[in-house]
Amino acid sequence: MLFALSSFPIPQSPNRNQIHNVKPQSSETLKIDLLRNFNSPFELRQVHAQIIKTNAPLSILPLTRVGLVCAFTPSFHYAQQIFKCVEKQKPETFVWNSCLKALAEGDSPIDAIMLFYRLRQYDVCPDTFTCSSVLRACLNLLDLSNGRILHGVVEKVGFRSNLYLQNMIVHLYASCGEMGEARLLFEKMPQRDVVTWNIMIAQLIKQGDHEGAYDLFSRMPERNVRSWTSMIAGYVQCGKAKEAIHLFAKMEEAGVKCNEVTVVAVLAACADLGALDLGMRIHEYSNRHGFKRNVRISNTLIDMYVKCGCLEEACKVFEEMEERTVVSWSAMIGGLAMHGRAEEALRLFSDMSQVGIEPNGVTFIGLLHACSHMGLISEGRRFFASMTRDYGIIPQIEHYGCMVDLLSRAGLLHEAHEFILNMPMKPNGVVWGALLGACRVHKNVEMAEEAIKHLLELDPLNDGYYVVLSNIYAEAGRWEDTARVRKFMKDRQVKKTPGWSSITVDGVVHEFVAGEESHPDTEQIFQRWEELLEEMRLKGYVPNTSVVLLDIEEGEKVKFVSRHSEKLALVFGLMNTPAETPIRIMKNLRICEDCHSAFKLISAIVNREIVVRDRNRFHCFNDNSCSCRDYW
DNA sequence: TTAGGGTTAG
Repeated sequence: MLFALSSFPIPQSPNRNQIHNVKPQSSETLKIDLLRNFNSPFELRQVHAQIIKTNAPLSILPLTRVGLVCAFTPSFHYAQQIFKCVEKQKPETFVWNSCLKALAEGDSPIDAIMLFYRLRQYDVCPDTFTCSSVLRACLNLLDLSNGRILHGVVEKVGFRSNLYLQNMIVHLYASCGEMGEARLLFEKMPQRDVVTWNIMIAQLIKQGDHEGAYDLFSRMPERNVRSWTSMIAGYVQCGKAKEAIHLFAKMEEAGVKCNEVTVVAVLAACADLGALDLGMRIHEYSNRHGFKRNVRISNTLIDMYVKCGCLEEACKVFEEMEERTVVSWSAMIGGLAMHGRAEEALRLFSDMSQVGIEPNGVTFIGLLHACSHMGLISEGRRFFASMTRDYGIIPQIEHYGCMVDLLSRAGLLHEAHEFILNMPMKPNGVVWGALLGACRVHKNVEMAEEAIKHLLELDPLNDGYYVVLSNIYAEAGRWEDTARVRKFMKDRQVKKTPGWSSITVDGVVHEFVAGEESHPDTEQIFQRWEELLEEMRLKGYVPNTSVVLLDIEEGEKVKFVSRHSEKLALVFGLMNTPAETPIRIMKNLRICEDCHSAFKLISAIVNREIVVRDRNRFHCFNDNSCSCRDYW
């Protein structure tokens, strides 16, 4: 370490007294501390002087700090000289690599790229680790132009056979959207490992090519837990929860143990499908394998229980968590909102604020949903104003959608319309759709026509809008207009999505489609329905046929509503599950008014809790009332 | 000191 300190450019500090403040050190630990705590090349000079005095070798960690502080200053060369004196093998590259890694994985990946060019300028020889860190920086920045240069360096320096680097390069091209080039490299690779395949699978999924991903998945020579998890998570992300669960079953068959990430992915699939049985099994597995403290798992568990209609279980998971993030709070607030428990959602928000967790945009979506589902207009307005004023969160289109829903559902259709016209962004189908839906509840044909005018431009093939409009006309007795809508749909080949409901009995999912008689137990279901109907009539039930949008005879309409999918699922559930257990039904569309009033009565007649998850929210029927308090 | 998969809104 004997070289002249003064021979390298060191910026001069005005405060020379600082030198005297550095006390002589004797131990290695103290030296490391000295290097860790300096903040400028000038202080480095003082510290370095102390180190020379104590004359012992330095370790890498504090030297990284030297590199980071000097990297972009005239002291670069000075730092180089220090590095050359400390390790036996390739000392300099080693320390710079450590700096590159810190920069690439930290907040300033661009500095890693800059430093790389500086190193080239000063003739520092790159090794595989250098390339790896700079590629990581390019990947984090999705910077393909520098990535291509790095790719060239890797080829030129002769690291072509390095599988790690090749994998990163494939990853980089794929992440930057150059799937063709990634594919070409993948095909030409002299050797591939499980990571190579996993990268390709994950990237194909991200680009939406699930078939391509599955093709590779089925062709890969060996699969590990990450391969399975990538594929399962990929299916979940693109809304193919059934395929995800199916693959998970195959994974179990193959004897591959799941890890925390798999658990999250499978739980998310259960949440989507409302698959409570499997969700509970995974929950037990997770606890058995010591994953209980994993916050992401707990967050997904909350969401799973919420979406499977088990709000109490969700609360339990939430309460047992040792550490909660904004996601945990938001999931719970959103869950309470979905179940119509607005007061509790709002109370939870105040608890959250008290423990010092800052809300985010999603938290406010939950809060606005809570207000909207329960008609808390002034609270909703307050939250909307507060999100920007108190938390600096700019409302997104989803928040505007919630506000339109809140106002229009409460009957303030004109205010909602004004609100839409004054939005700072172009309203989307969700926003106009919320207004349209409320027009049906409040029987406002003119406003519905205004909404549909915009919806036809935005999303002309969405059958749901036409169905609502047609219903609005039907309820107003405007059958000619109803017929016109139906013809319009026919001409454009838009078909109404059939309503279906599902119920799980003994682990088997039974699906019922409105009006269909495909289930083997159809006969018995109809028979049991007739018996129930007798009891319901005694309690004042009259079928509400206004929900039938066809211009047919009353008797036919009654038959129509009695064949709604949720009714078939409910009767099947009553026939095949033990008394007093809750019945959980899922529906792809919104529950209709007739089923809603029927279910309230049935819950009292059979003395059972009936939980229905529809497209929008949960309805929990108990003793002739619903958790939505008929506001939906 | 280097590579791949994860949570809340819909």
